[in-house]
Amino acid sequence: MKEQLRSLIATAVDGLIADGTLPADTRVEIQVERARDKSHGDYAVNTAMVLAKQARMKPRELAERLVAAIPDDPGVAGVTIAGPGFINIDITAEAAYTAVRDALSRGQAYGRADLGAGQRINIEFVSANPTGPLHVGHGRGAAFGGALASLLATAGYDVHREYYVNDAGRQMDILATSVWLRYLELEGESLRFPDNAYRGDYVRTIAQRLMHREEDHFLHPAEVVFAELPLDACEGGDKEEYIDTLIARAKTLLGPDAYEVVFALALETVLEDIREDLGAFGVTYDEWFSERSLTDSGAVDQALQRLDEAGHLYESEGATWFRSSAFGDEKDRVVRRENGAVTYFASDIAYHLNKLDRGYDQCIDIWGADHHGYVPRVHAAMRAFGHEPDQLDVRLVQFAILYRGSERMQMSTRSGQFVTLRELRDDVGADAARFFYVMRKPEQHLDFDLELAKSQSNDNPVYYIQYAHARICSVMAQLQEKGLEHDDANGDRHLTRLTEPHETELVSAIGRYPEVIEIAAAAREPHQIAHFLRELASHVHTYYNAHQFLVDDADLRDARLNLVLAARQVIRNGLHLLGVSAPDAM
RNA sequence: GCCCCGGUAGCUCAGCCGGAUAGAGCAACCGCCUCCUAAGCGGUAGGUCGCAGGUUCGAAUCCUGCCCGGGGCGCCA
Repeated sequence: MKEQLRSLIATAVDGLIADGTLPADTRVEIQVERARDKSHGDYAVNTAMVLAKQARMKPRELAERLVAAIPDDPGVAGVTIAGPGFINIDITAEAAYTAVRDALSRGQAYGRADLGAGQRINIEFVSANPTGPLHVGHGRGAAFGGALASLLATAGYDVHREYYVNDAGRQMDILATSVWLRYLELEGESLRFPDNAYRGDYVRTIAQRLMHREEDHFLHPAEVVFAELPLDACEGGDKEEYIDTLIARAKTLLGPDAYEVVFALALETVLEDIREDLGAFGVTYDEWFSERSLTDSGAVDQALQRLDEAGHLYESEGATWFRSSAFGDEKDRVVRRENGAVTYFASDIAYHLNKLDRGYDQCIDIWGADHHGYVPRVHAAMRAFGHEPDQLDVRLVQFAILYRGSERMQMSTRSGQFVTLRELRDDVGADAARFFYVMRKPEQHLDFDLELAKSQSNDNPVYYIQYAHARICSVMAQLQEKGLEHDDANGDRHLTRLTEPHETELVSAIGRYPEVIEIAAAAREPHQIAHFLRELASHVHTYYNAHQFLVDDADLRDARLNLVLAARQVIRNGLHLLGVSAPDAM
C-alpha cells in the first residue's frame, strides 16, 4: 500500500513538472509515512513542504496542486491537507483488509520483502575465543546477530552466518597449559596454579577427559615442570612472562605431538560446548571459520605479501608494520612481531580479505564496543586491497552490565568469576533472555538485572507477547469445544463487518508488519521488531477485552477469527525472527 | 589528551538521514473477572528531551562548545 501511494505521489510530482509548476530538474525522495495520529489519516506525505522552496510556493499551496494532480485510485478513500502542508491520505477499508488476507494466505512468508534482492551478506557474530564457556556478555552479540541475520534474510538477502574461531592465538596456549596443569594435579602432583591461567571448573573437566583418554602418559613431575621459572605476579614478577615460560615448558616436556593432543582436546571440548550452548539459545551458523586454517593454508602470509608488494609494509624496530595511517587509521600497526610471530591483526586482515574474495556483496561484523578502536585499521586494510570500506559494516554492541538486585557484578573470564550464558538460560529461559537482549538498540548500554529477569514478573514483555499468541490459540480451542467451526472463506467475505475501532486498529497494525520489516532491515535494527510486536500484542489484548470473538453471528465470528488468526500469524513470524518461541498455551 | 557510545516521565527505554499537541512498559493512584486464560483491560497523574549557542518556516532529532556516565586508545586477543 505504501509503495502504491508513493507511486501516486510520484505521478503527481511528474504532472507538476510537466505543467511547469515545478522546475524540470526537481528531484525528491518521496516519504510516505504512517501518520502518528489517527486524526491525520492513515498515511502522511511531506513532499509539499520539502519542495516548497524549489517551487517558490507556500507549502500548503503546493500541496493543493499536488493533491489535484494525484490520479484516482480505488484504494484511496480521501486526501486532505493539514498542518503546515502535510498531505494526509486515508485508505479504504477494503484496501486495509488486504493485510489480513495477505497474512493468512502467505502464512509464515508474510512480511518477507525483496529489499535485499538476493544480495549475498556475510554476517559474523559472537566469535568469542574458544577458551571457555560463553558468558552473558556474549549473549547480547548472539541475540543481536541471530536476530539481525533473520531480519536480513526475511528482507530478501542471501545471508551467511559465520563464527570466526580464534583457535590460533596465545590465549589458546594458555588454555592448553592450564588443562595440562590441572591434569598434573589430578595425577597427584602438587603445584601452585599460575595467576594468569584459566581457573574455571571447565578446565578441570577437560583435564579429567585428558586423564581418562591418555592415563598417565602426559605426566611429568611438578618439580621438573616448575623448575627455574621467573617470578609470577603474586611473587612480584610478571604474570605474562611467567605463563609464557610455562607454555614453552609444556611444549618442550610434552613434545609437539602430545602438546597438540592437549591443545586439540581443549579446543574441541570448549568449541563443542559453545556450539551446543548457542544451539540451545536458538543461534546456529552456516560456517565455523578457523583462524588456524588461515595460518596453515598460508593465507596470512599471502595477505601480507600482497600488502608488501603494494608497498604498504615496512620494517622498523625489528617488526613489520602496515602503513595503515595512509588509509585513515591514526597510526601504523604491527603485523609481524619482533619474535617473528604474526599478530592477531595480521590474521584478521587475511580473514577479511578471504571473506571479500568469497564474493559477498556485504560483510557485517558484530563486535563488542570495546573493539571500536579496531574498526579504522580493518577498514584501512580493506582500502589497501582496493576494496571500499563500506563493504564491511561493523556493528558495535555495548556491554550488558549485570546486576544482581542493585549490586553490580564484575566479570573476568580468566578468574572464572562470570555468569555464563548457560546459567542465564537456566535462570530466565532462552525466550526471555533473547528478547531482553534484543529489545534495546545495540549501542545502548544494557542494564541486565538478573533478579528482575529471574522473577518472571511482567516487566519482561516477552510474556505479554507470547500470551497474546496463546490467547488466540485458546480461542480456537474454545471454538472447538463449543462444537463450532471456523469457515475462513466465509470470514474473508465478511471482513467488512470489522468496523469497530479496535478492529481497524488491529487491521492497521497487521498491515504495518511488512513495512516494519523493511525499515528495520534497512537500518539493521532488530529492536524495532521487538517494539512492534509489543504494540501488536497490545492491540490484541485490548481487542480481546473489548469484544467477544465467538459470537453467535457466524459471519461476524468468522471474520473476527480471520482477523485474530492473521494477528497470530504476525506474532508468530515476528517472534520466530527474534528467536523466541510462540507457545500455544502459557 | 584523543576516539566511540549514552544522558528523553520516579525507574528501564522508544522516538533521532528535521515535521503536526514528545511515546511505551514498570512503579504510584482509581476502576474492571456470572463473560473466549486478570501473565489481561480501561482511566488518572507524571517531562526545562543534560546545559548553552547556531542553522531552519519548523530542532528531542542537524552543527559547535561545555558538563555528567560507560568504554577504548598494546609487537593482547
